[in-house]
Amino acid sequence: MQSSGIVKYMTNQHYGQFCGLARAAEIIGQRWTLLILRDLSVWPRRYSDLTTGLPGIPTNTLASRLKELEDEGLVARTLPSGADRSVVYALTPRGEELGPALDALSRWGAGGMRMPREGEIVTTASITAALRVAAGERIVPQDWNTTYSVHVGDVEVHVLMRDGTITVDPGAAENADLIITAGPQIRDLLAGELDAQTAITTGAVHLEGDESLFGRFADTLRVPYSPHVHATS
Amino acid sequence: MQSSGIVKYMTNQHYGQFCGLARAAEIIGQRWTLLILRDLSVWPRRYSDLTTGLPGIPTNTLASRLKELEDEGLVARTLPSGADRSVVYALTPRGEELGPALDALSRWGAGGMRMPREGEIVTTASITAALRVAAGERIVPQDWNTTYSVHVGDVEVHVLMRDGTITVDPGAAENADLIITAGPQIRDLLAGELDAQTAITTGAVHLEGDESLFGRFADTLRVPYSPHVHATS
DNA sequence: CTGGATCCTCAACGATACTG
DNA sequence: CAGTATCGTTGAGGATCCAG
Repeated sequence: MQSSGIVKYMTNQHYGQFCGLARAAEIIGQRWTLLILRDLSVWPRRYSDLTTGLPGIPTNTLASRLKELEDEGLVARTLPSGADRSVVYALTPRGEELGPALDALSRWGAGGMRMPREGEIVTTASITAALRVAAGERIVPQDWNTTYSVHVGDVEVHVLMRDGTITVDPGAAENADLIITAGPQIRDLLAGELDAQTAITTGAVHLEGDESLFGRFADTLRVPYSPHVHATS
Repeated sequence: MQSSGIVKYMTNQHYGQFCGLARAAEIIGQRWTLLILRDLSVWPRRYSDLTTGLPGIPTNTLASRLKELEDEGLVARTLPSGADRSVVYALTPRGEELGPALDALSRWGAGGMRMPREGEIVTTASITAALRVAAGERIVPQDWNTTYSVHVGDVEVHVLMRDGTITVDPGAAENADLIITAGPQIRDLLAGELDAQTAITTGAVHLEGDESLFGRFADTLRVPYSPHVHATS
């Protein structure tokens, strides 16, 4: 069958199976692709934002991946327009549809993750994505009107509870009701392996502001980690 | 080897981020790993089963992946025992927990898949996995007691509706009520883009047995493909 | 400064042969 | 059957360079 070069595919490798998972693997199995998609899922980014948000990615690899993702229809390139002439990359609807799969992978990966390995860092996109997964589609009481500022390392994101919904976005909050400063142990809190009281008393988190608001933060932002075992018999 | 000696890399490459998705990507981003896990999720397999079920995989790659997956705790190796001295690989509970993520990726990949590319084949594991995803956790009426035999190419799987649940397994069925023979268009049927009547009249499927049972097959085995668009504003 | 392209090196992957 | 061994190929990593 490999009679040398009838079809020479450009960069992607194929598995030769007519299978949804195989097709997905051909795209997201490329090195760095999942993390690029995660960064773009948080908010649209420029090329240089991606290089700084993905420390260690070679510039040629990033360029290749963006081109491939554009060809696959997952990412759209917004050409320079008007005053700001920066190229902006954003997910297309087809790219957004990967959301549930990325969330499921995040949950699974977080389930096997306790302490950071040496040299591992937290990025704005990673903590934003993690908190969004933890918030899920959860509904909260309508009268909760709270702004949290969350600091992990030198990264800052904010969590808003408004009109019954939760939103998580990168960057500083205006007039936070409670500032939460934590280290990697925030993962244990989200995983439900560390309760709010213990987190405070052990110093895993440091609070500044209305500390009574921490309980609902810890109770609401939870990774819904359900083992989901296939019944085989 | 690495005389620079800052960090030791065994085989896996790391992204250097304390992030669930990054951890997941380090494992399932390896070439062939997702398909190996899919095959094992269908049922435990021997080494040679995997080589035949994954046409094109280099034997050394398969050996490496199995070793890595064993080290990561996703796959367990059952050593030769008693009469049958074959090594059997199976998913561990931790490996099974990847199920929802694999399903989500399958759905997404299937959503962008219409016709097979040249040379793409259907394997027993791929069609079994696809039908299981299509069945989901769906409940059917208790009084449905039906056995389907599904043929796609030279692959045969069977679908049982019993006691309100649906099970899909590889291989031949005993006393099938309906034998369904189809080509790749079965994907359109599962995706809901081809209704039962049209599938029959256009010859996309060929039925043998109680044809009245085909309607419930087409209605029940559906890929629950929900776009799930993130509200960004 | 942004947004890449180019060049080189080496580890990972792929194909085939071979072995306990 | 269940893998190693060997060797060629390819893609990723890293540094630098270049055009707008």
